[in-house]
Amino acid sequence: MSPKRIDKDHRRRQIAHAALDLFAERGFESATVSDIARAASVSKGTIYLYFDSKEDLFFAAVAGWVDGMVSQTGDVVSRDLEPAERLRELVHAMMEVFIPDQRSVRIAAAIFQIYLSNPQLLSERNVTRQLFQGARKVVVDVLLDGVSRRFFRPEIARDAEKIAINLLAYLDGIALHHYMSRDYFDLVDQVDCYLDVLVEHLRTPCAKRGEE
Amino acid sequence: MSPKRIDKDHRRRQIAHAALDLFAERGFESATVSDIARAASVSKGTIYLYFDSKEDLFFAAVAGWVDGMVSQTGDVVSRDLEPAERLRELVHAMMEVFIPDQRSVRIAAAIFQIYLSNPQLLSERNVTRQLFQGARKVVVDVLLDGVSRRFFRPEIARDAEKIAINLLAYLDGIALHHYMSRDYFDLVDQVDCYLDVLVEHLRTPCAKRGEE
Amino acid sequence: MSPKRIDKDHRRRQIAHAALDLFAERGFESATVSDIARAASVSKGTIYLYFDSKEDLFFAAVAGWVDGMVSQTGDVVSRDLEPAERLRELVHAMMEVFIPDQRSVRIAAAIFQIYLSNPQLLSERNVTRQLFQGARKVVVDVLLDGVSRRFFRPEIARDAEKIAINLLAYLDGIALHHYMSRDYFDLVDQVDCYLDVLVEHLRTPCAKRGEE
Amino acid sequence: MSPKRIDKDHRRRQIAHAALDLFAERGFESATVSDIARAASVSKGTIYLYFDSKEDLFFAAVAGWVDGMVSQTGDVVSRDLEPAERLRELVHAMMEVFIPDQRSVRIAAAIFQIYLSNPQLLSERNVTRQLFQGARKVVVDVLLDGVSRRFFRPEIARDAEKIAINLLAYLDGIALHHYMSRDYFDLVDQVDCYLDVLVEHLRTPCAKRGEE
DNA sequence: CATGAATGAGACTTCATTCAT
DNA sequence: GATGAATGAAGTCTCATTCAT
Repeated sequence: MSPKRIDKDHRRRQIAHAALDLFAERGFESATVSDIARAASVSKGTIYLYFDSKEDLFFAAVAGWVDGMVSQTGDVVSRDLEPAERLRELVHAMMEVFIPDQRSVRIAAAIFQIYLSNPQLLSERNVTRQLFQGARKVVVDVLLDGVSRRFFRPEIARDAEKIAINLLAYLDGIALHHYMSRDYFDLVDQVDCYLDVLVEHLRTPCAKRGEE
Repeated sequence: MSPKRIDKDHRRRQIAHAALDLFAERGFESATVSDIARAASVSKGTIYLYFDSKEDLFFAAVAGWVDGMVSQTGDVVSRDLEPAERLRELVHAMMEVFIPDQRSVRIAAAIFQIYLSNPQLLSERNVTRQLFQGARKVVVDVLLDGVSRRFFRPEIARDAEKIAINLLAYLDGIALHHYMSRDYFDLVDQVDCYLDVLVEHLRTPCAKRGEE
Repeated sequence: MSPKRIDKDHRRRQIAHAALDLFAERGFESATVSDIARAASVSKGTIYLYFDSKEDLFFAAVAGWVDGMVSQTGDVVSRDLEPAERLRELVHAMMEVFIPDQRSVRIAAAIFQIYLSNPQLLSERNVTRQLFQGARKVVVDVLLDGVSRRFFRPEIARDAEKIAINLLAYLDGIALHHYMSRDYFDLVDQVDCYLDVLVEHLRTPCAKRGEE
Repeated sequence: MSPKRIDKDHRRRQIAHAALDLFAERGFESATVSDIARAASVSKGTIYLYFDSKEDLFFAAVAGWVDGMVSQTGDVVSRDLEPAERLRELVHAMMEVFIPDQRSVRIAAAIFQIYLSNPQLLSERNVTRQLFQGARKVVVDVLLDGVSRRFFRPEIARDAEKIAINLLAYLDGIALHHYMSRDYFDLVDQVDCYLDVLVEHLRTPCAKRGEE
């Protein structure tokens, strides 16, 4: 009457979660289904009960990670700080998500890798779009908030999208460089330097000029 | 330096060159030694006469690419322009190297990929260090030149290294984002936006005018 | 004979029936238990409640088919036609059973296939014997009837069994060839040609000769 | 100067030959590539050096077999016998090819099997067509020869193709039945019976004598 | 030096069968 | 009795690497 019943979604997520670890650690090709099965404490066959292919599993794993990232970063901004401070907070929050164990950089690399050998997946299954858009929106919100509260120059409103894209691209870039040359520079210092330059640009310094 | 040696070196480079194309196109794991042999018009066995392993071949290929990049970008800056303009020129030159066919982004991804599955290679055979250092030096030179010619604020001298690192990280980041979301933004627009912010920071702005 | 037993038998037959379709369509090895379960609207586990193994299920399915065939062909002969006509009718009836969708040929192939990889099954579970014997008997009956009604030569009685075997072998052979070279010849034409030759042999034509 | 050079065709044939044995013994699906490799005394990988896939290997093996069959049967007819005797000789020669170890029947079954699970192969790679056509031509030749030498009735010329098809279909059918019910009848007896009927039909019977 | 045939470990995937519920 | 999740053996195929010629 009550046959073995299982929350398939839950199991899917559980396997995908274990898979993500291995994909992050070794990349898409080098992480084997056997390893993933072992890590998830299921048999190889079970994996194919929940996913069509290794590729499918990969994208499920990454999608789960993206969801987590989006929900994690979304919260940080709801503070009552000065806009520039909010921006700093946001970026630091993002860094904290990005840095530990370089997991995120590695996942990004794995994503890159699979797109590299299968370019058509870029259009078919683009998992990063959501992540990019989510993050972009958060940044743009902070910028516009700063403008509307007159802490930032009004022209910023026009360029908010561009600035957000650049900020996010920079963060990925610096994380990547840091991964590659760990010992060469201090990540936080670098990011602060970037933020200094950016905030200087955002602020209404020539407000004074305007007063002249 | 005997002709034999030259020949041998030449052959090594020739194979490495052909290999780079395939690594860039498909990534490290997906590019097969057979394909590379075919592309280089040699037999599979010959490859192992010149390289210890596929990995060895990969690093040789990338090293060749790095050399090319360094020598290419070195020339661009020898102009008599205003420092800000030199910076722009330099960055645009770098972009031109980076954009066509996303080759460089792809190579970067392949490098990343191999480090991912073999992290100890990061310290053993770090090919990017040279590239990063070379590029950094070029940027720092331009910045210091700007300072010494009083176009840039003197404090910049102190931060030149950081600024250079950030600029290069940003360029990689934006190229990567562009690869992933080709249609979403215009690469040149974004880079110009970044440069606008940066140059505004470098220049001796309100301070100067303030003194007037 | 309890209702339980009837139910159980009914369920067995129902599953076997669904299985036959898939075995006919794809052969023994390529038809999967999952597919069969789905087609029979039961769970995979249930199949193993009613059958010991896939093999067991296969033979049950084929046995059901054989039963159907035997009972189908048995009826046709009870007519009051001239013996030669009865033979033609019988053969055409058999063809009609054989032709549609090549189902029977395919089932035969599946049977063949399983015997091929498990030759000992040929003696252990020979499902075709019954079919062959049934069909043979029907043919022999018609032949003997023809002899006793003096339409066929008396010697035919002696060879009736052989002739029947040959007729049935021919029918299988021509169906098989037709399956393989569908477009090359017209099945009915061929069978008629065969029958013409056969009937010519059966009839007492040289009765006239005998008169000489 | 003389790298390991091998007659690729020869090796292909050698592997295909070993494969045929296993396909005949176990059928297409049950014969594994590993088994075939072992039987051919090569490694699994080597097989894929010479064939694109197991399927490809199968068709190569069967094609080789067909070639052998065609060339074998082609010779038998070149005798100076009476046409009816030539026909008997031909059929017996065909039987001899078909009977030993049921190899041919089994191969036929394997062919059937692969077509069953992959019907589109029937049109894409029809290996039997050549065999059928070759055999048909041989039979037709004998028949027409008999007609032109006035041993066979002139009408036979018109039906030669049909008769040939039927004869071949019959042979396959009886071989198949014999495979399934080995002990039930004597193959040669049956075939002789068939030939008796056929020859009686071919010969210029009452007609001739009637004219006398 | 160069070749390319050969290898075999190991990758992904399928599927008959079992068993806790 | 019925379920369907889980298993793991076994399948096909790939590919870096070796070695006789």
